Amino acid sequence: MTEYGTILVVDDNASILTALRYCLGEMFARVVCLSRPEEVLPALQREEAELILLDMNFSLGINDGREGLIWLQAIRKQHPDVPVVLLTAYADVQLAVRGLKSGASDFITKPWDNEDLLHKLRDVLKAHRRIVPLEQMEAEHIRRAIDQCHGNMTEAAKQLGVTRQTLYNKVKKW
Amino acid sequence: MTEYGTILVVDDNASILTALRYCLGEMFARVVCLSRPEEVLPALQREEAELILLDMNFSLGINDGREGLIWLQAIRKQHPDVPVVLLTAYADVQLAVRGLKSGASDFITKPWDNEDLLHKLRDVLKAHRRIVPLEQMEAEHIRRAIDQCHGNMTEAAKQLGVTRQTLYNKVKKW
DNA sequence: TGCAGATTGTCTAAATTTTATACACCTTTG
DNA sequence: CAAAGGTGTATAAAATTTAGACAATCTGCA
Repeated sequence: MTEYGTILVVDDNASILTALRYCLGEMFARVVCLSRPEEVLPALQREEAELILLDMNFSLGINDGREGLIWLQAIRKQHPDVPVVLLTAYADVQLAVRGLKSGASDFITKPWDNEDLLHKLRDVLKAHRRIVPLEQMEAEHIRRAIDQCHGNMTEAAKQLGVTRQTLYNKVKKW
Repeated sequence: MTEYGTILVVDDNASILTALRYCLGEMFARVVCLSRPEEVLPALQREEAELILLDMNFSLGINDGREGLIWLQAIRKQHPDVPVVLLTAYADVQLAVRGLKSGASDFITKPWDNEDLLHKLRDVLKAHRRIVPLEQMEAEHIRRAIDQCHGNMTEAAKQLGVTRQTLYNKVKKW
């Protein structure tokens, strides 16, 4: 049943951590629960976490989620390769938009549905796991660049930092 | 004052189109207003749009935004390089999350504040305009891959579709 | 503990790609 | 119209990638 390794769960409410530990245990071999967000970065030093589930409000009386955003950014700066899923009770559209634009992989509201939560985490991990071959990544990037230069190859090559000739070479391949 | 070229605005409410045309005129040389989403794809054939501002509800009585998501996906499939900003009165967190995960560049709620709207559109265009040099893009991708393979170079090379030697070469450069 | 299999660094030589530079020919655009 | 800029193509030299190989670790597991 445990398809994945370690997940880091951060929430200041002990009952919620208990509930999540129970639910996530189905999917992850190891569920590391933290009640204080300051512990996340140290924990990431020790643990090979595959995913972080992060609550957004920690200071009592402040529910605007700003704290969660700050921690999210700190985590992503140090560990851009670990997907972070946000989880919050005081959700609003603004916050969700800012969370996702700051690099969260999903945004889930409390109360959550266990099945739904697991399903979404699976989606995140699936999307995150795939490594795109270098050549494909390159091709997509080049297409975008040429498109953005409205087909001007000379300009696109300059922006991409390669010779025009090289750009022709690469484009000719497909 | 007009810093940008053409914006495509899609909303079935004529008064809203008028208001947006007035506001966006400051920033765009050309504001193309469409009242029916079916017109978007044809319009993109003729126009060199830099940005699309898309309402999410068109069928009277249906306000769940699903229609907007479908049009968003259709647009992004045909024109992955034109940023789309969603604009809706019936916003909820779920919808915002789905919109952004489907590739929207931002998600704005009605009623909007003109200054704020222009500011957000500027941000989107700024972020979207920059073409990352091929080498930098490659380096970031390779870092991610190696990280995701937990430092196993042999595996990372295989996933990336290059020789292990090549991977060593590229990594040595930085 | 010890071994089989996987991984790492490093090396060759051949094949391929990139670069700088150049040239004639089109398109814009003032 | 003329200048400026873009295209398509070419050459030779420089750099990179590839396949293949090797001994030296490292790792999982019986």
